[in-house]
Amino acid sequence: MDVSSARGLRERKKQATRQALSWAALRLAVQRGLDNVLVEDIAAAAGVSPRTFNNYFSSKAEAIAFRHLDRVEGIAAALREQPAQTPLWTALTDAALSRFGDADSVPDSAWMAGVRLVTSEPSLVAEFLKANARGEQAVAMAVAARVGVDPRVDPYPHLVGGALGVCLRVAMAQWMQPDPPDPPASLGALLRSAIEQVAAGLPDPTAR
Amino acid sequence: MDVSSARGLRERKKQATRQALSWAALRLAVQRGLDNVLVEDIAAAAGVSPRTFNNYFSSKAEAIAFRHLDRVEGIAAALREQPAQTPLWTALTDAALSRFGDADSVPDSAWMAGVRLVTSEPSLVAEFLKANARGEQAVAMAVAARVGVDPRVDPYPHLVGGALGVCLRVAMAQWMQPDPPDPPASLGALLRSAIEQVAAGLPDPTAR
DNA sequence: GACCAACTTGCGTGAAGCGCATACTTGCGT
DNA sequence: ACGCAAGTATGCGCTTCACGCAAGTTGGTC
Repeated sequence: MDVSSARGLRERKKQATRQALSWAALRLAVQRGLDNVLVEDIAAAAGVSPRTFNNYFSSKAEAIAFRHLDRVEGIAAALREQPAQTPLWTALTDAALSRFGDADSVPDSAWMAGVRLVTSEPSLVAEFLKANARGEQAVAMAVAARVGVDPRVDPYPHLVGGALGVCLRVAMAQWMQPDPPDPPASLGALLRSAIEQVAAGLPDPTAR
Repeated sequence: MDVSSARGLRERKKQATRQALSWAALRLAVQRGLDNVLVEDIAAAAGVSPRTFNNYFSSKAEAIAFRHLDRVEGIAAALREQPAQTPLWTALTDAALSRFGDADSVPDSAWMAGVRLVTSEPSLVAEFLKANARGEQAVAMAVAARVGVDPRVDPYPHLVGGALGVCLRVAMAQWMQPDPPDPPASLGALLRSAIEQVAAGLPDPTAR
């Protein structure tokens, strides 16, 4: 049997509902603006009762930010699948790009609209950062396993996870800056460059 | 006249109210637990009407997280006061330690109780991260000014600011981990060490 | 000292968040 | 196959929030 994601119908249904709710929340919020969307609407769009919404998420913002959480946790999963002999930072880069780099299933403009929404509404910003932090945590655990270090004792894995989270945030911010260069850079390229700089210790450009 | 913080009685009163509200929010939440504190209570403790509370903060969590924001923005201010010829990462370390390093005006145990509160309640975590991010932004601007780079074009300042934010978060987490070493490390030492590692590019310890 | 802008306050409203009790599904043992 | 126990979904009701609006009040300026 498959251990990966399906331990019974129960679990699968739960995941499906969770996904349906967060997708509905995101879609509606992008369409109408966050505070023209009621929890009631989201629940209706996902085919569950309003009360059930709160069994899954404790706020609209959390539901929307879950989309990001999902992606970002994918980085940690991808990292665990990297060959063990690959250098850490190469593995991290590949893992990150596998989830945030290449042309996605979601059309780029829709994805960007979502990111723009999340970075504009203050309550969404907070939840976005929380999701990002949880992703960093997941990456930290994967790093700890990979380099064989106890994350409760040695902060190294958390620093790496956090650093990656920063790269992601900065790359995304640059990606959708109001005044893009021509041609606009791809998120993947921005992300790769950010990781490279961090892995180089962010040397003062003045001192070069 | 003093340009620093006082541009008229009005402004000073506003700052005082803001501080009073956030301090009251923190104190009450630590004492009773977050959801045993009503906005009404906080407002009363600060001597303003409940309605006024929401003129300053849009939630209890934001009011509490403002304490952290205040400190973290101090780092950026401290950075701007560092001598120009100091190497960037030295200046950053000194600036950070000036606000988070040494024995504080606040007794350590109280400060730690506050941090513990903020990291335990989910809604506070989100607001804490938002505050931290705003601090990173402020640091980024200071870095941009220092190294003479346009932060809208070059992501370097944001990466540095973000990296510092990560150091802070990780150091704080380690500082109040449930299973502290004996003797417990000081926040300053943990922070310094984290910054050193990041400035060294977080090399894989396995490959050493 | 008089005017204007900024700030505070009270009131009212719509919605959120969640505890609790109840009905329904799913998984498992027999 | 059957039925029981655990896990979920739902409905209801209550408290608290967040904020728009329209006075009243205070600080700054000429």
